[in-house]
Amino acid sequence: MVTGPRGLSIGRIAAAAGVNLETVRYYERIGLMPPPDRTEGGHRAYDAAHVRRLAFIRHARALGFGIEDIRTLLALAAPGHRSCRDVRDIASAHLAEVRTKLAQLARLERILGDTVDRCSGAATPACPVLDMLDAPM
Amino acid sequence: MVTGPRGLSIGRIAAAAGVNLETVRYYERIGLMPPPDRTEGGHRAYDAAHVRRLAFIRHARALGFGIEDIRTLLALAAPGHRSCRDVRDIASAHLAEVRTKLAQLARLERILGDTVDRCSGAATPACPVLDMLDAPM
DNA sequence: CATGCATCCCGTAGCCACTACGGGATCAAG
DNA sequence: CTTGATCCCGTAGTGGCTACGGGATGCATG
Repeated sequence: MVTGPRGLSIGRIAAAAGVNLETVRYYERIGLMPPPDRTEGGHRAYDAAHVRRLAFIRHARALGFGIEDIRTLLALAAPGHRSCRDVRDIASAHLAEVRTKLAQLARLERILGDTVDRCSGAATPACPVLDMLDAPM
Repeated sequence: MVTGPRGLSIGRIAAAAGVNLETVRYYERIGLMPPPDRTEGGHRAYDAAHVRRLAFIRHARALGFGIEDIRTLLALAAPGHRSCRDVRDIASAHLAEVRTKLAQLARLERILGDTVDRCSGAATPACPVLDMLDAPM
């Protein structure tokens, strides 16, 4: 099994995963990405496993999982440790948080939307938005 | 017009507005709250205007406005400068952001909810959540 | 008046997940 | 061999607070 070319640069895997180059370095610093090999000159040289791991992280972040959750998910995703039950526990806890935020944001949108609708847009002092901010809620 | 008692302590106005004491100090540090009078011993002594201003800020934060927006809103709420048009511009810009976040969060909830539903909860290696995180999205 | 305890003082550092900066080294193409 | 893109590293900044700690004050008792 030949490894092929010497490995991908940090810029390449960052672009491949759709994340910032500095984010990859950050993930390495916090131990989320394992340190890759280096070229003679000290540049990082990644392999396919790194690319997969970074994609996993990126997907999990896109779903709103926090770094610590992702750390756990990565451990649970390792061969031999896969347990759907544990994964589901993390995912449903996160889902519950998402639903809470969603409800809060929807409430906020409703109040804000209603108030802005009542705004005349005139250059007058009277303003429903300011009235609401002044009044107790 | 007598000012009455010497003024409220930071702890009292914080409790009155439902914010942390340290948050009030923070607002003063960043220039959102004006520095109040002090007692001989150096403790802050607030008046009714401070209380109203803090309540305004608290309401605006509850609606998700950022600090800089609130700074502007406070200026626009000052007597003589009240302009419903300017206020509405800020509020509707914020509303647009809220709606964007709401849509993103709703999408996230849908994907996450669907995937978790397909989870058996069994102690098996096969897991829809991990499958999704591994696969390109 | 003394005591004790709650409250407040201030500066600093930490939280999350990045992002930005800057001066120098390295890489790869021509 | 030159050039221009990329990468190196450490550090600091973002938003909006929150926490900490050691000392000073305020106020209500005894």
